[in-house]
Amino acid sequence: MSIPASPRLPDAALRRFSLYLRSLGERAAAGESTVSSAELAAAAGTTPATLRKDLSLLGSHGRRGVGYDVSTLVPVLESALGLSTPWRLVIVGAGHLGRALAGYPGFATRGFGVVGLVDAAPAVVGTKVAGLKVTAVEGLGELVRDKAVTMAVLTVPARAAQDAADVVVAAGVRSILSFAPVALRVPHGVDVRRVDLATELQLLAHHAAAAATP
Amino acid sequence: MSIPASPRLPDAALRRFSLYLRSLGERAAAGESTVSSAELAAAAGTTPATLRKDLSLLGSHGRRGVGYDVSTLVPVLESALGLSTPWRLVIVGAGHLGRALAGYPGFATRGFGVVGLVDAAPAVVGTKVAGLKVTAVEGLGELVRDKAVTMAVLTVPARAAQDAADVVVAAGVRSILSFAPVALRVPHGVDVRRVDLATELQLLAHHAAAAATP
DNA sequence: CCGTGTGAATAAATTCACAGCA
DNA sequence: TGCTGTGAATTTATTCACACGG
Repeated sequence: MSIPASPRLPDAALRRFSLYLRSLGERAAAGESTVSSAELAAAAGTTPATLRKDLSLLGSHGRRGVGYDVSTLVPVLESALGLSTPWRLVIVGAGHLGRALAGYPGFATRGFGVVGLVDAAPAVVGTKVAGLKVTAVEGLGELVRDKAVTMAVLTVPARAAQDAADVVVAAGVRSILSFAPVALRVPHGVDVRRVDLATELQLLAHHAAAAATP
Repeated sequence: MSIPASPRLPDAALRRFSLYLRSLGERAAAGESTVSSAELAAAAGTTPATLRKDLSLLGSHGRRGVGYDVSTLVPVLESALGLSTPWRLVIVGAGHLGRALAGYPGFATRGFGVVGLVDAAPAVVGTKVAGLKVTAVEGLGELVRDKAVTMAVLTVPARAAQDAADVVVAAGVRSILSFAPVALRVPHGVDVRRVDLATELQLLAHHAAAAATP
């Protein structure tokens, strides 16, 4: 089998796919042609059983007694992660974080091109960051249309996040990655993913505190 | 009951605690004294049932027929998140992302103070970023000791992440937040949390692609 | 034989429904 | 009467163990 149909892939598995894919890229560059579940699992910090279960969600792509073929597996994972087509994203909020992400190599090397940087502050509009001219919020709709933007990254303060979300949704964007520590209200069909850096630190703090008082 | 003992709190619940806490802060500032599970759940983008289940993990802190007392709940959540004591963190990697995080207000306002910024490149060492002088990697151990560093944030390239982790672990840090898209090998007792920005985009890509082909 | 593929078992998280207290 | 607290049920994810094919 090799038709993925449209099964529900668990988010946890998709997260691991991303790591598998990265490790496979390194192996391909090193000239390795096959890899076993134990090797790939070790590279991804998982168990062989979990890895095999993950990959079996996409069909049978390994060879028993041998392992997985690197060049076969890569496109399967890319397809599962929706990377068959390139994605163009706009960053809303040209503060420190927004500027850093505009030049973040990890985006471009994985198929996500930053094609626009938007900010509300007149003082920032027009300046150049990472080769991109900062656009005013008013020009967002035009930008989305002209550059065929498919994703938005919100790096605005919490109080401005809902407004920013409303604007990008109105412009036709249906996938949003938000760094604001608030829940966003969006219409059905719009996918919001939240990354809260302070929350991650708080999780570490909790674990550290729990470990200290057993 | 109000003794949290040391129950295993699910990570998913802890993530929501962070949002509850933020919303409670706004309500406290607005002078509200009580809040119902429905109100707080709406602000956090979850359901009342989930919220009540979450809070019940910490004991019974609400009043039936009334709701939760804002000023009572805040310290309970802070304690659960390990925020009773301040945390001092060092950022390893003074690239764009590291510099952005050094000045990120979301850290300081939630009790995480950045006390050091470290980089391996001699050209960067000694320069000032967000009021902090960049330290050489060799000075990390001293920095951790002098400033009582309790957490490290890794914003180095993937190929340098394992080395960076080894260095901070050797310096005595036991909580690490890594932005590198690789699994880190650390000794038992060290807690690593990984935030992979490209992975989050890939999850969005997957959902968008899956929604397009039903 | 070796290593994958997968059903079954286990564990975990979410949701439900209603008892119980102010 | 209103809203919390929580056991039970459901759904979801992980782990195990072993059959199966190259």
